[in-house]
Amino acid sequence: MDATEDLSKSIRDTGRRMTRQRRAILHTLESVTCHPTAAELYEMVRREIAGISPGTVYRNLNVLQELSFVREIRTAGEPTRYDARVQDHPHARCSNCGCVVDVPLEPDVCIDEAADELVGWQLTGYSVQFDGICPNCISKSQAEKGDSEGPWI
Amino acid sequence: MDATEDLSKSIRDTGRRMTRQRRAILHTLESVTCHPTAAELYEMVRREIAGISPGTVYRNLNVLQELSFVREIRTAGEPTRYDARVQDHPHARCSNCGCVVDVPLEPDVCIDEAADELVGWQLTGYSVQFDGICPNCISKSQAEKGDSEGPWI
DNA sequence: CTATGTGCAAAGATTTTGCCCATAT
DNA sequence: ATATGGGCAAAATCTTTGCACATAG
Repeated sequence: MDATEDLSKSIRDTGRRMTRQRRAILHTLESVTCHPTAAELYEMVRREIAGISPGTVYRNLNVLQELSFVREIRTAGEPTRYDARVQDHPHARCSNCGCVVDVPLEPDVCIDEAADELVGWQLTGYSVQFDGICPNCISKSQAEKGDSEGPWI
Repeated sequence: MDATEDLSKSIRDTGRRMTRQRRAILHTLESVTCHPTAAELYEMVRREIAGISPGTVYRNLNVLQELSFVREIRTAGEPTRYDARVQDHPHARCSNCGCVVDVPLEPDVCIDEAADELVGWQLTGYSVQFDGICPNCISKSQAEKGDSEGPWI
């Protein structure tokens, strides 16, 4: 109850209100390690608040992003994904199944170097994304080898 | 004419054909340092081929991306942008005007470190994006200070 | 000649928004 | 009490796709 109270207060401090919907969206996003899309998050939250509408999820994700309670992850050819870990950290995305995982690494070195190159800019953050095939898809593709199926090109 | 011939051959080697539209799209993208959206690219190419359709631009960008002739840049809250420089390199994006510029830096150091963390993955590339305010927008906002206008929050 | 590509327009997918009612503060 | 937020549905935005015709190889 303490963490919940703290969160409500943080939200209230920004001049916004902590509603049941907003809390559920935030809690749900914080409770998963995958990085769901708005539609996926809507499906999850719907199990808690049956009547919630997709518009509310989208609206809240945008608000929560502006307030830096969540962060967007944009990947090629897929809807935006969301992350409740707002600190800059790299992601790895599987180009086969589209899953996104956190990479436990702070690439400070190159960031500092880049900052030197970007003279005149006021840098606020960065995002690093690795592309590749996840272990799961690698083993699947080995099991299926010979099959003419799947989005392999 | 040589470069054009080489390009056509590269395309033909992949089993696709080099059409007037495809060439114009590729040339246009290669000739600009900004990173246009599909819609912006459509407007540019339209000055050369009046009757080209947006669908053709989208279709070609997808094909050219699969063939690794172009690369996507996905940024929060904006349509996908395209880059004819396919080699991995960082971008910086202005969160005020949305412009995207190249950063002349190869962050190899942190990439190697990250590869060690991603055991079991088959990494194919990475993308690094810095977020901030570009010099242009900084000077504009200083000139306008006091005005209650613009997307500043 | 024929597989690939184009134009067009319709459809799809994702996200935003206006309106009116509900509710947190 | 009242400003902020939610539900709903329409709309806006971005992108893909089916079809008939055109064209590169």
